[in-house]
Amino acid sequence: MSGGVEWALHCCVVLTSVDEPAPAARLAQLHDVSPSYLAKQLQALSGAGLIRSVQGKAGGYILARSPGSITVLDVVEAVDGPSPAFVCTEIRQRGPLATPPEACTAPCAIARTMAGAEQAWREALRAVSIADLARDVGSTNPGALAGISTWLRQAQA
Amino acid sequence: MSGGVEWALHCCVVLTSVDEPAPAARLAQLHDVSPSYLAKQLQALSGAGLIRSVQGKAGGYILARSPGSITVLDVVEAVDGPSPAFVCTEIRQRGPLATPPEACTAPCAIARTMAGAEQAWREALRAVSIADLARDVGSTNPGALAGISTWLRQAQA
DNA sequence: GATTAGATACTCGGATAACGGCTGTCCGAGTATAAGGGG
DNA sequence: CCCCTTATACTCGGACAGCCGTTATCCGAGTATCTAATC
Repeated sequence: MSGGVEWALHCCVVLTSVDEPAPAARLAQLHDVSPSYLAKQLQALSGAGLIRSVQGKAGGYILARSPGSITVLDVVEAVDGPSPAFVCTEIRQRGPLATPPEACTAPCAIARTMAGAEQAWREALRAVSIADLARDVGSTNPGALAGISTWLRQAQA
Repeated sequence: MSGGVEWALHCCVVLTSVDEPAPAARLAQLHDVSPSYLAKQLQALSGAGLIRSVQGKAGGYILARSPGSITVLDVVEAVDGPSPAFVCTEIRQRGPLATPPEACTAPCAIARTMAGAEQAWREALRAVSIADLARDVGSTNPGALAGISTWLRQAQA
């Protein structure tokens, strides 16, 4: 899995508590990560329609939808790509004892098992929204999001 | 995910129906895949204790345990490695507004969500055994495993 | 015919290159802002 | 005092290298089998 997923999720949580656009460079120095690379992830999120980019001098990124309607799965798929990790090569149709194509209407047992597991993984990620994450952060570390919100609108040191 | 997982699973299903050791080269040409690379995957399975290697002229690989006691998760972890796909970098402890370490006793909400999803994925794979896969293949394509078994002990064309 | 020594051929095992994708970086296009001059 | 033009500085967006993991491959160590000679 791409490591940028973690950055993207944290940025989405931060964007939950700000109303003004937050620049990518500011988010980068907040998390102490590479600004250019974080920009790439934010571009992916913007392309997926999860966040909206505002250009100009006071521009930046804001959430495109309600935090409760953005799931963790949305972010993961936007950054890592929607294609599943396991892809069946249909090797049962290859080799000297290949099974005839007319007997391969349904996916094989291995492909079904893998697909089911990924489906369970996907459902678990779909069940959690960005709002849930923000609520949890606010409960374990009260005032953190508010402090970040005020820090974001301050001029850099 | 590593593509060799599919090969390893198919090989395990094939090994279910043979009592004599099956050489890696024979399994490779049965599935029409690279012999050398398949050997690597089988080595991983052997190192994990799932299959047992028999050396010598009539050597090869056989299942080390009962097919019902080998889960798909065992094979996936043996080939792909046991380390989870998502690793928390603890970026909440970095940057100008880093949360103090004494407040980071428990994993953050993001890490917990990801861990929960991977746990669900893992449980789904643990619920299916190699015996289940073989039974399914035998029902959808009767006689296939028996044919493979006889073909494996024949001399190569 | 049984036994034993040897040669053989086949097996796995680990060490070694080539490719693709993730990681990291850069500069150009575009725009809201701010300043400044004029009415 | 208000408005318009201009310059500015800041933003995103896509195009460009570097590194690590997966893919693919090879040859050497080791052993059960087969052969053949001997008793």
